[in-house]
Amino acid sequence: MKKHFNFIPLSETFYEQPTLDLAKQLIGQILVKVTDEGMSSGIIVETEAYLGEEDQAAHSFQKRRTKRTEVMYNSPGHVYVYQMHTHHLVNVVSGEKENPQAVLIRAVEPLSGIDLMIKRRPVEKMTNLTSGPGKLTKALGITMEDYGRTFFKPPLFIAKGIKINNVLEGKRIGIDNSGEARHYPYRFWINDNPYVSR
DNA sequence: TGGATGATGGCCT
DNA sequence: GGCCATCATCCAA
Repeated sequence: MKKHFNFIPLSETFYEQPTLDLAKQLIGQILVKVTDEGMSSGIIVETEAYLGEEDQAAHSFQKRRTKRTEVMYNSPGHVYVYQMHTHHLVNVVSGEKENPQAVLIRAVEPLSGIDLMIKRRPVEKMTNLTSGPGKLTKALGITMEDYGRTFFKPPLFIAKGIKINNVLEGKRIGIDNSGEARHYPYRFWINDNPYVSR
């Protein structure tokens, strides 16, 4: 008997908070994707905040408003997906309209639809299934099709999860060419969770 | 129009 | 630790 989950999407107002707070509050919530193949989901265990025009590591640094970053200028709760090398990465748009901030979802812990996730991304070890920003999008089936949507309802949404107390913070990963910004403590993760990317 | 550039991941030594 | 696949995007010219 499969465990049944009744996911309740977080409301629009949840996203109306400062980006660093949002990045922290997203830890423990549930990322859900529905496709023709079925539903799959995971608990968010690692995020990173990107603070827009003032943050050299952000794609929207210094009003870099382009086709790719356009959705970052939209209201909070929109979906920002982009391709990195051979992978897709998913962000939650934050900051009020015209303030291009975002939270990158770096890792999730598989929760439901795990068979489907493994089918999309065959792995030997479970801990390798969704322990990275490019891994989780492939496992959950998140693609450029999701660009510009919102996280308020299916097919892609974030549902109310569990309260996490032991959230740690530290430097972001993979942004060594971003000057001083590479030292900012804008990364959040659950202490000792095996699905955190590193 | 073309060269440089990645918010990565997998494989190698 | 290092190498590189592979491609959308960006920007100089």
